[in-house]
Amino acid sequence: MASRIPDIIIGRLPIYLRALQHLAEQGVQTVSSQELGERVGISAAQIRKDLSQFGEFGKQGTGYNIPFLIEKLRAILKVDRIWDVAVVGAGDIGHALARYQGFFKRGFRIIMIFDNDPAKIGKPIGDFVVEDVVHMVERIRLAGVKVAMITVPASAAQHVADKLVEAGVKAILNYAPIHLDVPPDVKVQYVDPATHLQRMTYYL
Amino acid sequence: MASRIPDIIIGRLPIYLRALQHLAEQGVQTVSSQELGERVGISAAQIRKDLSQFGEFGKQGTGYNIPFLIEKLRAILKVDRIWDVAVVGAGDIGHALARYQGFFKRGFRIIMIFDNDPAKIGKPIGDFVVEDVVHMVERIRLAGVKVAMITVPASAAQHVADKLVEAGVKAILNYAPIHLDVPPDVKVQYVDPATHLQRMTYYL
DNA sequence: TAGATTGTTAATCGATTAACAATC
DNA sequence: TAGATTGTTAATCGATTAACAATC
Repeated sequence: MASRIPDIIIGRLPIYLRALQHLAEQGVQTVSSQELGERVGISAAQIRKDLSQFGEFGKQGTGYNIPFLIEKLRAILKVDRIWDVAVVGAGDIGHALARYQGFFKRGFRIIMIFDNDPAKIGKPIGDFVVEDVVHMVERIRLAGVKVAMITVPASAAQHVADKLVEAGVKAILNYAPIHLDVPPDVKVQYVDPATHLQRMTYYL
Repeated sequence: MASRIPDIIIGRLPIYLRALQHLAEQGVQTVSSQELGERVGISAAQIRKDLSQFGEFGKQGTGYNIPFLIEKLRAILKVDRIWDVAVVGAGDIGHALARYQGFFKRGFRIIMIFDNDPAKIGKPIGDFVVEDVVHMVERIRLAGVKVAMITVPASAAQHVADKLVEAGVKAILNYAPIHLDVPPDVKVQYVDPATHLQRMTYYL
């Protein structure tokens, strides 16, 4: 069964999960692959194939029980727990992330935010106080934080990534517009609005 | 040649472009597919294959002339011009986007920002004043804006998207954690930090 | 010329879709 | 039982890689 799951399938699971949680909040109990597919823009066959990699979660004739499938997907994605997250960079984006209320129910909790600007260090953002980045490696390692977000300028991002790796971080959400070079056991996801926009202008 | 280019190739071009512009800023004149590949985490063969869809941009023995390739990619992606962009939602993320200085050199310029909150309407953000969303469709249509970013809560995002489509927008960068249903000629890109993070926790 | 690197072909690999027996 | 929908197989489709002749 779950021998070696392609990354492209893993990438779709959070999308299914998000749609399922949305349905659950509306009190819907059951969904077919057809209905779910229409809601996320993915074919019903693909959804069934993806889910079948991990078990038999549906029932012929009725579809998928939503609370049950949510539970399964949360376990598969390891978000049936809360991950502590560190934010590096207390600019506008770091600010927005630190104040965002939507993480907790999706499995994450920001617990620290760092910057190197003396004008920002010590200032409150959301429920935190901005900490000096010189203490970052020590703080992250001691707290056992495995997940971090980089919101520093591109020129500093690789250096920050190196420090995060040194501190034991294994998953990085990178908002700096630059590719990060990290060891193979460290995952990186990229968010860059200009890159996303440029992907669409081709079709205009 | 450029008959029907797969979307997955179009998606890599902005990554190449970003790395090339970075190299150009450092004064580098030439790059091989090998070197570029190492910088973006993509195989050299793939880069050559991707670029060859659009023309012969390289030179055997030396590689690619960076300014020349930048020019070509900007033309292909249609970012050899400046696209006006509308932001809908003047919360933390809309705020961060409106103040971000990095768009212009990548082909974009935010020119308006909307909200429905009377407490926000009329207030300045960056170089703009927040406008009432009731004037959005008219303003966007008159200005001929084709590109927009949605930073409203999930509950309002589909309604906003419908209005943007009505106003003639063809490319939407959606920060709301929900799938948008739009006509086939409208492109959507999704940015949702929790979804991106959940894509990585599987491997932890 | 010798060395390097492209553009492209063919082979491989992987992902998606269609279809349907199984079964709720 | 009749209708609906899953899980899975086989077929199709598409993307990536390896390799090398062409050529700067």
